[in-house]
Amino acid sequence: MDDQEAAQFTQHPMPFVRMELALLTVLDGRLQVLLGRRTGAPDAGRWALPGGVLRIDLDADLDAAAQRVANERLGISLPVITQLCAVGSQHRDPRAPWALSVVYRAMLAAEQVSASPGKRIDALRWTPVDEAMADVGLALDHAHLIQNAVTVTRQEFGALRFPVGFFPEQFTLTDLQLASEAVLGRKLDKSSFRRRLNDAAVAVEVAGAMRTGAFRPAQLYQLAPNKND
Amino acid sequence: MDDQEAAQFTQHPMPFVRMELALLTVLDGRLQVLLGRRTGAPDAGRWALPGGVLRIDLDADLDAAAQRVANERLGISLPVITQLCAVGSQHRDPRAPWALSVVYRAMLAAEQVSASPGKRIDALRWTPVDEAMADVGLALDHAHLIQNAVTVTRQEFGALRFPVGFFPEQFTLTDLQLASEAVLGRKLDKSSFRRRLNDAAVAVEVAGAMRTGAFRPAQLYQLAPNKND
DNA sequence: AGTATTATTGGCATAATGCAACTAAGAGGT
DNA sequence: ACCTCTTAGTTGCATTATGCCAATAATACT
Repeated sequence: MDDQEAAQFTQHPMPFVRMELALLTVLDGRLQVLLGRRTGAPDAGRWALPGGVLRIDLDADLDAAAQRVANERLGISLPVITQLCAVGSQHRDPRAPWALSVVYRAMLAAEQVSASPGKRIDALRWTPVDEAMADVGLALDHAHLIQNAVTVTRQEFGALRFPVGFFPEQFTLTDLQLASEAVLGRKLDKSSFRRRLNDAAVAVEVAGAMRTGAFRPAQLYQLAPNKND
Repeated sequence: MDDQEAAQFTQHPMPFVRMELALLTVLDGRLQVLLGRRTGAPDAGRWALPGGVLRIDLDADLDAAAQRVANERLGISLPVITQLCAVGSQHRDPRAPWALSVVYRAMLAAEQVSASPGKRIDALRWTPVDEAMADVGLALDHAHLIQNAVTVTRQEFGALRFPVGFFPEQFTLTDLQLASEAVLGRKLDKSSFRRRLNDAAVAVEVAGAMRTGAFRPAQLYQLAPNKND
């Protein structure tokens, strides 16, 4: 082993490493982000993305760390998580001289999050992303992180790459369109949207399964596998 | 301050944090990545992305850390760097039980890198990305990181978002097209390419400036500002 | 002047998309 | 039985973007 690098490792202090979660959903026809109110420092009492400390004794890798944090703080496990970015600097967090956060992003159905908050969070709420991004009261640089998460999510929906786990097992094409409109923040053309879905083969019919209601029944679909690569 | 969190910070060990650089260029009509041969552990003698340890006493933030590593290892400063991802897990690096790398990506002109390697690297070479991605001899998971960097770079060039600092101050539209073809790995249609450039207004004419040569002179352009947002 | 080569533009077929209307199918009222 | 309301799903057409191919323009060299 290289003595000089070995010395570097032992000599140089390492940053305080945390995981943050940008969890998005569609609620009331709008794209919303999950915020928790912090009970401890820093920024006690302020709203922030849920997060937790990286535990190298518990987490096999970064993905696992994000899952553990989701479990501990929110009591859920996320079907699909995507790493968004890492942010780190001096003075980022008063608990340490240098703090690094790895941010993960996921979409999920709003019902999956129970109202009961977990450790070190005394309240949870869904907040429309446009309000959250404009909120200067958010802890740290979380408004920027949300902005980033929203941009990526819009690109995904715009390219018809729908996150597994957000939609129920079976859904109608109108469901897909309404969710896309909520995420993108604008109306979409029905016929064009369906043509693109068809060309990209993102959804497959469930033969015979229909959603019935007050009016004409709608064909149910499920997401085609392996279309997100 | 929250006692429990304070305890967490002091009690729990933090990972070994490194910065890695995926530096890309176009050379011989191909997209190539800069690899250095390691002199120290781990994987001494193997080719890898240049990198270095995060120094919380020297680096104000992650971007600055990437710049410092570029300076120390390669003697260059990068006009534009983009964070690519973070990777981290147990057993990633034999020097520490848990290692985290934040990977940055930049494009630059091949000439900017001198042949003289810096600390802890005894050789530097540009390698075509397709060879690098297929090279099982690369250290750690660097082949995957290169794959990731190439994908993102292709998306950028495909969307006519050209990295500042890679092209010289003035260039011809043919330069742009040849570079794009090298990055994307396929031929582009001249007329269509120029129409798209024009519609997106990515380049502006330098009035009267022409590149002369053996044949018809070519109009020189420079990148329009603020088109990459 | 003629030739070779690259730069730049234009025409047209094809594909993708937006817009608007149309048909289809159920529930419920008369 | 028929009409109406509403949502589901399709079709036709204009507009736009793109790929393909060729025409024209400009220079150096013979």
